[in-house]
Amino acid sequence: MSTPANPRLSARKQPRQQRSTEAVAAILQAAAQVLAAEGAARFTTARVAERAGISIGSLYQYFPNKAAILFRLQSDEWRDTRAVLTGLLADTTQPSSARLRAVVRAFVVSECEEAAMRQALDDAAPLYRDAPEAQAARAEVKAPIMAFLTEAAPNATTAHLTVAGDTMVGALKVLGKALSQSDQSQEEIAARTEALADMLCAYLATLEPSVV
Amino acid sequence: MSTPANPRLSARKQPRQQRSTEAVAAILQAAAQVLAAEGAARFTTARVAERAGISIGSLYQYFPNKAAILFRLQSDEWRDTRAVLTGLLADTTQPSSARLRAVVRAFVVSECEEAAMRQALDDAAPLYRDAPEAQAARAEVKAPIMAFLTEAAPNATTAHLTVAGDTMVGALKVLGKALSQSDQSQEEIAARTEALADMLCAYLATLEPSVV
DNA sequence: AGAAAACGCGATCAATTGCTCATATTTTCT
DNA sequence: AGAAAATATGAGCAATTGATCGCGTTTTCT
Repeated sequence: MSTPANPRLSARKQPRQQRSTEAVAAILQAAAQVLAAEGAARFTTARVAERAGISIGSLYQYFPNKAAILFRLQSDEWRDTRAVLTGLLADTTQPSSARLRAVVRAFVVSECEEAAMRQALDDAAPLYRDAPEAQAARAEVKAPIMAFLTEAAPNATTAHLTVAGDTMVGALKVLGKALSQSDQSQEEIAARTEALADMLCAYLATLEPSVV
Repeated sequence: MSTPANPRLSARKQPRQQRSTEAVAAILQAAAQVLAAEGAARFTTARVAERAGISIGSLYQYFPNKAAILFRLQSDEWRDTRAVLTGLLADTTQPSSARLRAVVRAFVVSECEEAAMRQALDDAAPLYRDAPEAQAARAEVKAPIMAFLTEAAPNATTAHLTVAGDTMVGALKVLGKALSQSDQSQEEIAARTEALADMLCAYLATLEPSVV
């Protein structure tokens, strides 16, 4: 309801030969570069194709439209994020507060690199946000977080757990954005990162006093 | 750096007669309606002018460009938000936790009404986000929050205070977005609102144990 | 080798959009 | 009333962009 009725985002044709596989890879790499260098507003299929060194026609053979390229980029990011989250949060040899700290640190680090590209990707979100694929992908990222919270605070209400999950995600996003703005020193970044970790740990403790 | 080099956002000409004052008001009202009904991507000056019942030429006599209309809309929102925040947070007859709860409730309520328009306004943010006026306006909204935190937790480090402010804003935004998505019952909204209030209060307590 | 499938190309179209400018109308001021 | 300032109008321009389609080339398969 916020933008053009969701276009299809699934691939138009599967690459079967080596050159086309390379073409798809080149398109994605070029897309990330264009996004980082020019911003979401100047992200055009023509520019992507040019930077990838292929023709526009070829681009449209593997992506049905512009939104599909952006979604693919975001999708890959989410896949990586999910992998990291799962790895850190499911390590039951560590107490939950330590796992939480590790997640905050990892998230801030990854958010600070390629900050321009991530910002542009967020700016372009309206183009694919409402598609069912995107909603499913978001749910998949949240899954390990909710699993962690449920395990760490089995007695909390679902409302508290849901809000805790949303808040964690929101707080991490906000902190990431704030810190990736150029004028922050390394010390400042580190201090704020630990501060957020402190906060989320404290919050976790209130959810389940016995598992601090 | 994320979009077109910041265009000027200040008014092109000040309305001096009554009809032009009315025209500006009509433009702003129409802009809000177009934004809510069509989304950021279909927000065009032509559509705004048509809905306002004036010509495009007249529109451009009072707004230098499209971004200026959007910024004005956002600016007015921020002004209201700031007023509400200041009113609730500065009421020192209440304990800080109660003030915080009141803010969370008020914010969720206001975020739920006109949710579509607010979402679209966020989507359009890249158009004006980098302008100095916008940065100044954002700082003004944060000011009462920081003042409150500083008063409520005078011994906390600045890193903690800054993060707390950012997190409060981020968490409220995220919760607002999550709750304004249609499929939430009144009970669910209320439960989550209180859950976020619980969380922020708990966090505040950790910032300054003595002032719980 | 020869056919069929896969792939590559880029000129080109249709649509949209932000915004200007010459001109006409209304209000204000003297 | 009459001049000057303010305001209103909308046709139209310049630029951009997403996407297509017919045709040429390369790879794969038999």
